[in-house]
Amino acid sequence: METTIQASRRERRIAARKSTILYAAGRLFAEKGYHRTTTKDIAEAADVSEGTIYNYFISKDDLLFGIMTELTESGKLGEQLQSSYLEGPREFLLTILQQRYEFLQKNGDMLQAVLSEILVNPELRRRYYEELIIPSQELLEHHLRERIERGQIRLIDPSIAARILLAMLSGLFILQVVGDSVIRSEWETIAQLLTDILFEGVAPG
Amino acid sequence: METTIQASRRERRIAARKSTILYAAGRLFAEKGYHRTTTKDIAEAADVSEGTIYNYFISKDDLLFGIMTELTESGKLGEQLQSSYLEGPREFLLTILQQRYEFLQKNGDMLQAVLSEILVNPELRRRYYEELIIPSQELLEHHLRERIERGQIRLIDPSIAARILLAMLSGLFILQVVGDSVIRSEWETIAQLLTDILFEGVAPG
Amino acid sequence: METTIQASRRERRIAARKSTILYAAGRLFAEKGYHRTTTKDIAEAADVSEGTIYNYFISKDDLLFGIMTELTESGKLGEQLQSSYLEGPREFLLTILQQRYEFLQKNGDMLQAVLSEILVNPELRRRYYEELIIPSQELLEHHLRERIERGQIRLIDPSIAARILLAMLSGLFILQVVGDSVIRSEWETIAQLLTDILFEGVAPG
Amino acid sequence: METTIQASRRERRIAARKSTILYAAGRLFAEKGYHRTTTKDIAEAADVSEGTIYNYFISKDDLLFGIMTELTESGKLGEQLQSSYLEGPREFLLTILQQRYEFLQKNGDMLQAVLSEILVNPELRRRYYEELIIPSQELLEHHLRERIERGQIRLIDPSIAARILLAMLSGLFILQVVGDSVIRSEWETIAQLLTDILFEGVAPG
DNA sequence: GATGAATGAGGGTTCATTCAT
DNA sequence: AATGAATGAACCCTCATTCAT
Repeated sequence: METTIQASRRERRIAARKSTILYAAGRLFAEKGYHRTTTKDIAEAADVSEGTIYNYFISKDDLLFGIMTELTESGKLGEQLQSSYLEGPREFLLTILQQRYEFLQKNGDMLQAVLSEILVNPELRRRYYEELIIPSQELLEHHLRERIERGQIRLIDPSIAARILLAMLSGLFILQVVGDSVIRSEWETIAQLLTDILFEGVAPG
Repeated sequence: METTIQASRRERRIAARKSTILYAAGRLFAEKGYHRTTTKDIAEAADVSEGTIYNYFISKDDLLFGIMTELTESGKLGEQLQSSYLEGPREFLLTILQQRYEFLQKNGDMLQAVLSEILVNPELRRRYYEELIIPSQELLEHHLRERIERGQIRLIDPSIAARILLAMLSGLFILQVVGDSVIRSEWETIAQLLTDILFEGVAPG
Repeated sequence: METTIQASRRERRIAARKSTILYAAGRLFAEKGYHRTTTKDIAEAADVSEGTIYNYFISKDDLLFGIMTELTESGKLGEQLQSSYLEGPREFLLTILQQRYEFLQKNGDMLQAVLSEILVNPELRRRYYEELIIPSQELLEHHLRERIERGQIRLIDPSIAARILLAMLSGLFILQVVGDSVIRSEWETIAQLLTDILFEGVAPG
Repeated sequence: METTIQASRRERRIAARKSTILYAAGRLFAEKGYHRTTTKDIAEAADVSEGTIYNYFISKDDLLFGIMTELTESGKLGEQLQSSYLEGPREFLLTILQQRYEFLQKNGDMLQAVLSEILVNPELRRRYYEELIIPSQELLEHHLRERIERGQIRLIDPSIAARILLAMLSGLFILQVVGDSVIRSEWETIAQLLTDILFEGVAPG
């Protein structure tokens, strides 16, 4: 029994270490970029030796992919959205916006780090697209279609509309990363106005 | 006079060479990213020696800033927008979307390369924000305010609305870069639907 | 008594494990060379942990010396040669050649691996020379002197002649290792011709 | 004209540098082996920076191949042997032995360095065999066949005999490298006795 | 101004060895 | 005695930058 507990303690320590390294890397990548972060930096930030990194990841690239995976898993548009047709469509949109906001609060750094490389690394980009964008796109599209059928929103192309929505969310993130401080501080207002515009339009009267 | 002509000829030759190098660098940065492009690569692509690059740019980073400047200059939302209040607001939005599309057609690769670094290089980011984002934001905001005053669109916060519009444009670019092929192929449809939604909303009936 | 038996059982187990590790190392060294073989490779091949290797050998180098010793012990020109003066000298030479051939069949790989390091590691070289070359040289020299005294071969310097013989044997090994396939396939013919030449010479008539 | 001279001076300096690096590497490889020699060592020995090595050789391995090539070029059994049928066969053998001796005096270190790796690096081994062993073997074989036809030596299989000769030469080298000091100091005596034995045999009377 | 050989700091990665369990 | 995670020095190699020509 003693042994079992010890073993599991060890196992837990090991699992934790992998995670520690990954988060240290993520933080640094976001801070100064993948290429300007050295394995030495990561080792120091994670408080392990450089060699240890390679007991958990096969290469520096592998860390990036690891971060990718982490994002993928926690970054999907919540499945709960699927069973939320009972909410009105406005509430639905506000919920999505809120979810995104919280996700970015938590994973913004990592997303920023990965996004930088995605723009420039085809393999990473492919994975990002297939594992994050496509599922999100499909989820939204499906949801919109349903809402349209139920007459909760008017007849528009759900595939295009889903893209517009996703672009909106991505764009707000980019703008914020690039330096716009209003987006974060006025998120509530933005979410309200955005919902308002999308549902009512800006046409006068 | 002879001297003057020679000098100006020389100046032109020098300017041309500088440009050649910058474009070669831009092409390569877009292709494989800033960090994966070596000065040797650039020298070969521009058909000069590595040393020569340093006669025109003080560092590799300086090339990036040079590209930034190039983008800044051609990337501003056209000044003609300022004097286009006569157009209806829908036409105005469609014009912007069209302009953006054309700009991205031409400079998308470079923007992609620079954006990757922007996400991760504070100094570059600051310049990008100040030289491109803020002016665009202000232009749009000003324009919206004017339209609102003229009663062409209903009363909304022009500062937030401008951000939403910019986010929209940025987001569509990102989505396309990341792999969505529909955005390019269906640009017309997207522009139409987007305009439609923004003006009329998606609320049924 | 119980204890004694256990101890000896234990000793045997320990000796066996030491041997397992040594052979695993030998096999790998022969396959890809000393420096390209990692302690991890050896541990896997011997089905022990890396740490365990260090319970039996003080360092990776020590494994090489261990293999050296193994070779030294099984590689000596058979002692039986010493009491074989009754055979004719031709038979004697053929016997030596046959012995060498068999030895190389069995230990060629290890010899190859060790030889590679011998050429380049002074300490190993010294041991090889003192433990293998000198004894062989002396054995042969002594044997030749005896034969000469008995009038079975003509009067030649036995020290030099022994060296020539040893060089011959070493050279055939090297040539074979380096890629000559004939040496192995035609060993019988070579042994015959070599004996023939050494005893009768190649002068015509 | 000035320019031409300068250019050629530079070219000469460059060619010399490549050679300097190669010889420094060769010396060190022979001294402590390929794997124990670092590129830093080589740089220091050649009095250049580490980076400079890579302006002339694509990798550390490439240095080894460069040494190989050097040996190949200077290591071939002299072509003059081909037109030396007028000499008696004994003189011919002595000439070969003398040539080998001189070659090893000059290139022994490099040969030793390369040989160590050859034993353990298949690609290097293949090249060594094809570029050095086979040509030597064929040259000797051809020569022996000619001598046999002219009745200068008796009827023996020239292919096998050539191998025996080559083994002899290789073996003497190995023995010397491994620590036998007599071979070098008594080379004359050895050459004489070897010739004597090969032509007259050791059979008594 | 143009060249490209030379530089050397610094990069990612490996691996023999140690030691807590 | 056995384990294997942790270590960190050392490795080979790259590349932005310099400078003599």
